[in-house]
Amino acid sequence: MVDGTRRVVTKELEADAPRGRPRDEAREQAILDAAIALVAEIGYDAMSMEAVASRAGVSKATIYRRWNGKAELIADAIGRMHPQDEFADPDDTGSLRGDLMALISTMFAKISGIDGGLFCGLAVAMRADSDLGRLLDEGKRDYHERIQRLIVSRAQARGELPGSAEPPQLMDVVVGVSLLHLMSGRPLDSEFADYLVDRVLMPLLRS
Amino acid sequence: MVDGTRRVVTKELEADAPRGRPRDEAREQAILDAAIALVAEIGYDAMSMEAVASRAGVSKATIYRRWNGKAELIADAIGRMHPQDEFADPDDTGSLRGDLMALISTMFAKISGIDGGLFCGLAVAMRADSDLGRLLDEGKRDYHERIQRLIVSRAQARGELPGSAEPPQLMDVVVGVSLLHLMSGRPLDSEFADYLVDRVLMPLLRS
Amino acid sequence: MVDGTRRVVTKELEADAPRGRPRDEAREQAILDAAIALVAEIGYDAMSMEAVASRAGVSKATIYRRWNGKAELIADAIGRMHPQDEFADPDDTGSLRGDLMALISTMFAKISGIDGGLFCGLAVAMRADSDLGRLLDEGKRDYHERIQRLIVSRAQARGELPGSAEPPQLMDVVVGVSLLHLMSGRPLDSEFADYLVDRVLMPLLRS
Amino acid sequence: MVDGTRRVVTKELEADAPRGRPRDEAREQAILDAAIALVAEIGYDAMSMEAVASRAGVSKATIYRRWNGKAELIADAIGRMHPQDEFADPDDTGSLRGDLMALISTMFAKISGIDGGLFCGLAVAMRADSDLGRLLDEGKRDYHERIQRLIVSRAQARGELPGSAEPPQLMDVVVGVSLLHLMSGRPLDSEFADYLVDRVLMPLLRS
DNA sequence: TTTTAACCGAGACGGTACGTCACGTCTTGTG
DNA sequence: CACAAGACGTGACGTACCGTCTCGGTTAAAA
Repeated sequence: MVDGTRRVVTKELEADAPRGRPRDEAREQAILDAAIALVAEIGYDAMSMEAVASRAGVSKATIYRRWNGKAELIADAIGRMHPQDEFADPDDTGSLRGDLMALISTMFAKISGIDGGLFCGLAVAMRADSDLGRLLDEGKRDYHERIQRLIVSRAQARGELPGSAEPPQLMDVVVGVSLLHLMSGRPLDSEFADYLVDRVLMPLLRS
Repeated sequence: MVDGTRRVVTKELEADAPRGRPRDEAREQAILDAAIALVAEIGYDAMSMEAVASRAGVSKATIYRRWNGKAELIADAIGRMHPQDEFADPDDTGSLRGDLMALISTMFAKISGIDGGLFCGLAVAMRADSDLGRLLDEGKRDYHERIQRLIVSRAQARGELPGSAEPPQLMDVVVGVSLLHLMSGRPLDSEFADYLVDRVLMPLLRS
Repeated sequence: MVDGTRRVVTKELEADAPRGRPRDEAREQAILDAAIALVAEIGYDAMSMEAVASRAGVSKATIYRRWNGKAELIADAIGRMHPQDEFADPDDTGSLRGDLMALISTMFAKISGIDGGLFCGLAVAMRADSDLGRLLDEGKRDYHERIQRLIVSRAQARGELPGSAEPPQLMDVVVGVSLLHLMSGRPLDSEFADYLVDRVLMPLLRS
Repeated sequence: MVDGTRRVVTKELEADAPRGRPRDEAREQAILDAAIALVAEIGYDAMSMEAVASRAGVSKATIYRRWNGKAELIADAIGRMHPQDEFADPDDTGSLRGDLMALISTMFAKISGIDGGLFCGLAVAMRADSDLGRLLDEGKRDYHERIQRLIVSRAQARGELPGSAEPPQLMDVVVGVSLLHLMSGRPLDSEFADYLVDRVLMPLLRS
């Protein structure tokens, strides 16, 4: 997904000599954009394929030529969705706690954006495309590990952590607990961020 | 939910003098059971109200007399779902690590049962009934805290933990990280259980 | 068809005890009327089921609950169509030729009404419902024979025909030749009526 | 149609200097053959242009370069359809009745071939191309008149008919009545042939 | 020989209608 | 009144075909 390899779900011919009129790649993106926008706005099952087609300025047939159905379209759309700034390295705030808080703020903003419909759409789409979860995961895993190493090594350089620190996957903990928090109807506010940093992340790093 | 208080979503008449034929409470449970079973089997949107009615041996009108729609029915059904043995206290295995592993095994079994359709149904139902998450949460929260205190005090009695230990909500961490793990398409196997206990829970407790 | 026996194509349950909400017969007739009108106006394949539903003030599902598709609906609609005055006996004009001309005028008016779309729809519908032709035929056959006997006996009473006259099915000849005439793009005018009476019908009666 | 004049419906450029690659006439015939075959097999509206293209080994564009649409293609195809032996003179069987029976047998074979789909296609095509009926007619009319004159003169030479016989268009009667017979779901069998000859044609000739 | 313009196969495209299905409501008859 | 059965309006589904278009490639006459 991150590299050039296309998603599996997309119907592809992969003919050696591409005959006939080629598909318009711009339309593909327009459809994906429209799908993401609609799911985020009104939710997965309130979103109709006609609405996607209409917003993308495309005919329904053009959608079904590329994807086999609603769930598959959403699966692909979410799978290919990547805020462009996601993979940037975070700034050095000068302290471990500051770095962690900055990281969590970014994460909260992103998860909050995936509120409601989109998360629900993701859950449904996962049923139809069991590879989705894996693909979603693979794209982020490398980035998450890099961020974690960066923050840890900065803290070690500052003397805040011992050189032997070997913490678990912190990002998994952050995202998992935050998701659960959200599902319980509680807000991703600064109080929760403090709790996460001081009672979970710091102890794990210092263990 | 646990005690006699009915869910809010359920249409209630609460007439002073209940005239006419009274509602058959047995049918109510049959509908809820059928709904849970179907969502678990084929997923939220593949489940039709007709199918629920048919499996419950009930007419559609009888369902709509009690709930306002599909999402609300599922929300209520999931909300009322409680494996009978859930609130039992875990046995003392003789060591902190053993207690944690036993706890996680139980949790994994439960989460694995909520695979696919049911989890997806839950996500969708949450959209329609924002109280669902809170209700789901409240029921478990007390139990989770009691379990955690029990395990910690046993460990303190054994001398495995200092008396001052004041860990965060461990169960939230376990459930959250496990859910994320599952969504990434990875299995809840013993390797993951070891990772969770040795790299996350133990460090948090010992911090 | 003429008596109470219903058409075969209509989906029927014929349950002993009709349970559930009964079908609204008024809707059935409204659908048939709308279908006939639309086929006559714009032709068989320009007619859409949505248009029929809309004009009949009915939903598409209500149509498909009764008929299996477009062709079957049209087949049934045409099969049940019967101008109420069709089976009236013609007046006595005082001469055989006058009677024949009057008969042919009536016939021409009817066939002209079945112009274009309706005839075309009939042809298509016949493919889907091979009983249609037979049903259409049976309803008219008795009437046609009665008319013919009436006109012949009047002529015999006047002395215009010998008592031994035993002509073939004149109406079949009239309708068949007229249809062909119409298909060749020629009009059903008085010249053609004269030709039919003087060169075909009278010779056949006098033979 | 019979002579070299092309059908009107065919798109023609008639450019002064036809530059570029000329059209492949063989493809034209392949398309017409495929169209006729498909209409006869599965009927007008079950026949798709894609199927015609596929069977003719031709692309859709090649069809639309020559005709403006489905109805026009069918109109042209039927208009150009001419069993090669059609315009041959029938053999002398030695008697008027024998000649008529032979003629009717030939006609029945031809009409039976036009069963179902083709007739239905013809009806639909006529709607789109009102000239079709006229063209179909003109081609046959001369031949029909020649046949009739031939059979009558043979009978007169044999003394079976008086020299003054001046019958109406017998072929119209035969075709019209047979078509109606067919539409009523009755077979074109020998019994019907006898009826036609003895009760309709012979009386008309002898009148 | 090169240019040029039309033909050709393939198939993407916007549209429109198809026939199906489920939702949630309403209307019967029965208990 | 509750209840079973099932008709009903609504609206989305996914499919199929129409007639148009845009590619790359071909073919024969014109230059």
